[in-house]
Amino acid sequence: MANSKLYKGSLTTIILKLLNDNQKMYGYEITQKVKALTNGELNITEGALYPSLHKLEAEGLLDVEVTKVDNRLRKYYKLTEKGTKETSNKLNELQAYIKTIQALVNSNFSLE
Amino acid sequence: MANSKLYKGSLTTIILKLLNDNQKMYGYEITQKVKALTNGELNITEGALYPSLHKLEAEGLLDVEVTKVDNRLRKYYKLTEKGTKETSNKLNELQAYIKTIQALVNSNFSLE
DNA sequence: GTTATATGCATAAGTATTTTATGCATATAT
DNA sequence: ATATATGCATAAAATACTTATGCATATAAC
Repeated sequence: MANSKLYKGSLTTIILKLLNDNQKMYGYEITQKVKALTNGELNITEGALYPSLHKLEAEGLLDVEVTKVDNRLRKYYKLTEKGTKETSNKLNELQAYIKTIQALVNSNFSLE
Repeated sequence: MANSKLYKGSLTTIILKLLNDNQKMYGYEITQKVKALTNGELNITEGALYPSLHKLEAEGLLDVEVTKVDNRLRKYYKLTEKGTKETSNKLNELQAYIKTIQALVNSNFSLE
C-alpha cells in the first residue's frame, strides 16, 4: 500500500473482507476495487498484494481457480470455510483496534 | 507494541498525542498511561518506545529534559513547535485512515 | 536477607510487512 | 510506434516492530 504507515497490518483484513463480500476476485480486480471504494486514497501495491494472497492460500484461507480471459491469465481467489472464520476474527480485531485508538486520540487525557 | 499487527504505524501518533495533552512525559510514564487508558489492551514495548522517542527527538519534534527522581533517571519529553504541528498532521491522517478503513469494512460491497 | 516486582533507560538480533524496482505478456488507444 | 491498461510474479531494500538482553535503584514479600 503506497499511502500511510497506518495501513500497515490491515492489508490481510481488507483482502479477506472483499472476498467475503464478493465471493471471488482476482488480484488486479482487488487493487482496482480498493482504489475505487476509497476514492483513490488507498492503493494496494502488487508487491504487497500477490505475496499476501499466496500466503493466505498457503495457510488454507483461500482457494484458487485459474482461468483465461481474453488470452490473459486470471487467478480467482475465494474464501475457504477456514478463511470465512478468520475473516470474522480479523474484522472483530479491526473494530477493537479502531475503538481503542479512537479512545486514545479523541480525548484530552490531561483532564482526566 | 505487543498486541496486534494493526497497531503497526500508529505508535508515533500515540506518543505525539499523549505529549500534546500532557505537556511533558517520560518513557515509562507513557507505557503506563497507554496501558491504563486502554484497559491493558495496548502495551507499548520498550524496544519500540525508546527508539521511537529518540527518532522523534532527532527529527526535532521533541525536546528532552533529564532529571533525577528518587535517585533514578528520568527523561522528560515535550513537543517542540514543529512537533505540535506534526501532531496535528498525524491526527488528521489517523482520522482519515479510520474513516477509510471503516468504509471498507462496514459495507457489503457486493451490493454496490 | 534474598527474591520478586516496580521503576527507569537502552540497544541488538530477529521477524514481518511493506515499498520500490523489476520482469514478462497481451490488448487497446493515441 | 508508443503509451496505457490489464494481469501475474519476485527480489532487494526499507521500515517498524517483537523479543531478548543489559544495567541500575527502590520497595514489597517471604
